[in-house]
Amino acid sequence: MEKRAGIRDVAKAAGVSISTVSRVFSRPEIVSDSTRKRVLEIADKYDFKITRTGTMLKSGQTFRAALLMNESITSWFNTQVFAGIDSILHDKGYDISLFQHIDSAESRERFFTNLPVLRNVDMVFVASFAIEAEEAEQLQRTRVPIVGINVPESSCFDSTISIDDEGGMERATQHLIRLGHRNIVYTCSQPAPTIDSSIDARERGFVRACTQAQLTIPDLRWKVLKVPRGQQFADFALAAVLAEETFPDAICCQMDMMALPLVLKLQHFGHHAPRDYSIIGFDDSPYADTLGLTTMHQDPFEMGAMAARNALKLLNNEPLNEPFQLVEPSLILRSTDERRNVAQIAA
Amino acid sequence: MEKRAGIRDVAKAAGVSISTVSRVFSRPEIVSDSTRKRVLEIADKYDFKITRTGTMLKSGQTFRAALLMNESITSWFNTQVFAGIDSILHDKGYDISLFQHIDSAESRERFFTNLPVLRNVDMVFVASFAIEAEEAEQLQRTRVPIVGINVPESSCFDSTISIDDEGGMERATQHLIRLGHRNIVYTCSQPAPTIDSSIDARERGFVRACTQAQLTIPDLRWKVLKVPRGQQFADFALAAVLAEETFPDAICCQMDMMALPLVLKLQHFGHHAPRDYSIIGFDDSPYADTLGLTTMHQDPFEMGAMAARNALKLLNNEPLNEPFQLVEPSLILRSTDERRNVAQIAA
DNA sequence: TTGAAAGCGATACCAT
DNA sequence: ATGGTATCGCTTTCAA
Repeated sequence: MEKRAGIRDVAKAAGVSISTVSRVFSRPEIVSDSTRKRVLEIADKYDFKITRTGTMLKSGQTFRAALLMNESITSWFNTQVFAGIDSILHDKGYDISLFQHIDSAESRERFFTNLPVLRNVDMVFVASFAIEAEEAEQLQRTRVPIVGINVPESSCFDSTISIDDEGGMERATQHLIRLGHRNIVYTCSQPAPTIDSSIDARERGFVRACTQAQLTIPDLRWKVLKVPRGQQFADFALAAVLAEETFPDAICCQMDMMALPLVLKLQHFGHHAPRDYSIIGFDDSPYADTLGLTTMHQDPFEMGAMAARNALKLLNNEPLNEPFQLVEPSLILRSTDERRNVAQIAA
Repeated sequence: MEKRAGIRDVAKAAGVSISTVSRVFSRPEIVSDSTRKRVLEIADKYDFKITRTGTMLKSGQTFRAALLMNESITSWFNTQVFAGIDSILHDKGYDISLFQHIDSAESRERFFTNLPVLRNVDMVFVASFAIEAEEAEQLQRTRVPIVGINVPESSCFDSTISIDDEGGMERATQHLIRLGHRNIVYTCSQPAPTIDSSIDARERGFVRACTQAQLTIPDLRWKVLKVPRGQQFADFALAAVLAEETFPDAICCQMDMMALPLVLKLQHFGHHAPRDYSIIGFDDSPYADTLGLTTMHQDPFEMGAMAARNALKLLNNEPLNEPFQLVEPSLILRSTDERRNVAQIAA
């Protein structure tokens, strides 16, 4: 009773060959009812189940998928992406091999030179960070499908699912302008050493909307407030906004996690949204709803699921309808934005 | 160039045996410098790396850990536990095989009868849900270390790391009572079909503190408000609180995710904390800090890490200092609680 | 319907 | 220091 029973122990006990035991589990329909029943009984008695290891070996597949991410899985976006991928892959027998914090120069270097995923995974997902040409080349040496989620264009992906960060933030900004705001501030954190593509794209969207609008609205004032990354980025943003000579009549936020603390903390300084200013976020992350934050909605869970479905198709050499997809975030109007009347604008 | 190079291709190309190639990767120090260098060069040229599959087969280990959880990984607690376990196991070469939503009767049944983890993982983690005797027995058939995180006592675990939910909530409640509150309401959601041990334990803690205090404070009034589970449990709690004949002077919350929306939404109904009532949460989850919520702090990331360290030791047959650990949550005083003066209490 | 045997990738023992 | 070989658990032809 010491050692766990193996396939041959079961075969012997059931008086059949290991081939038959194998078949009982992999293709039960081609085994006679009586044999199958007997084998299953014995197997159960011995706590025997087919191991995936043998199958992996034989098939050459690992039933593992690598997920590379900037920062930690604990962020809202990353968790959702993970859960979305898992929602598709789990039932197909795949595990997700997680590689977090591919963000510092060292961790990147280490990852891409060691390339621990080489010959160890069946597919690679890259979430939310840009990849450099040389790294892309390294990654392609894995010779498995590589699917990007919220990544900038790059030749190394077989498929990408991205939201239109730039267009989305442009529309968010246009919304504020259309509401009559004329002194808009964009708060964002500095990008990570490894370029987080979303951060840059969103800023570009804001700038584009503003420069464009300025052609017809000359008195439009706008400004980008960039604060250091890290735990306290929201507090830094708060300080930066309060330090402005005239308090803005609208704040456009890189993400909800910045917008939500801002809304709450600005109250303590007498600035109430939407009474005193409008504010819009990006993501529609937890509590945005509770707080009534107007924001651009995106669904990273679904994006992860889409990525996984594409990877699976690529694995089977099936054609992809749309290998490179750009998803549009949608404006969710809630209660932190309000139209300015002419008097206020003039004031 | 079609097929990927295997270990024997590399061996042949380098003019050595496969044993040598294997040694170059597993114990490079016992291979001569010149051979090692040559093999590595060839390996790199062929994009060859040692596969974990072969190693698994040989060693009998799977380098996979199962993580069973109630509900979804996207909840704060579950994500933190996952990240904590991964922080220890990742570098040791383990992947986490996630089994979410072991909560409905059917999904439980399916999981425990199929027992997909049998012979497929090296260790099992159970996060935050109670297990029945029969299920425990099933689980033990895996014959691998089973470590529980926030689980009620049960014979089936080789180790458990739990927070003292009951004691923690008792102290939270005592805090409110000591502050002078005399009309306390406890808001919580109904437990899942699969018993979420924390929910029950916390309620017990509240009830115990109240019944105990009532011995010396006869005019203490308290009540448990139980609302349906699901997405809108916070809204249900809000409605339940507002439906009380006299608005409570203190609210004790099962978790921050209930307390935070409550604090925010009660404002719209003219009830401000701590001016009109005190409120205390449990967890110290995201935004508790931002909102200044007084709460009981726990650290599920660290608990996951502890669980993983214990599992690793068990795997190596090392003794555990403290196999069954009870962690105390700590009271974090912020700004949603306030002492009532005698006048107020009398009113 | 079932069995025998080869082979997948890596390791470790035993030789050399 | 290196090579040959058995072995791990399973799948899959090919035969019976």
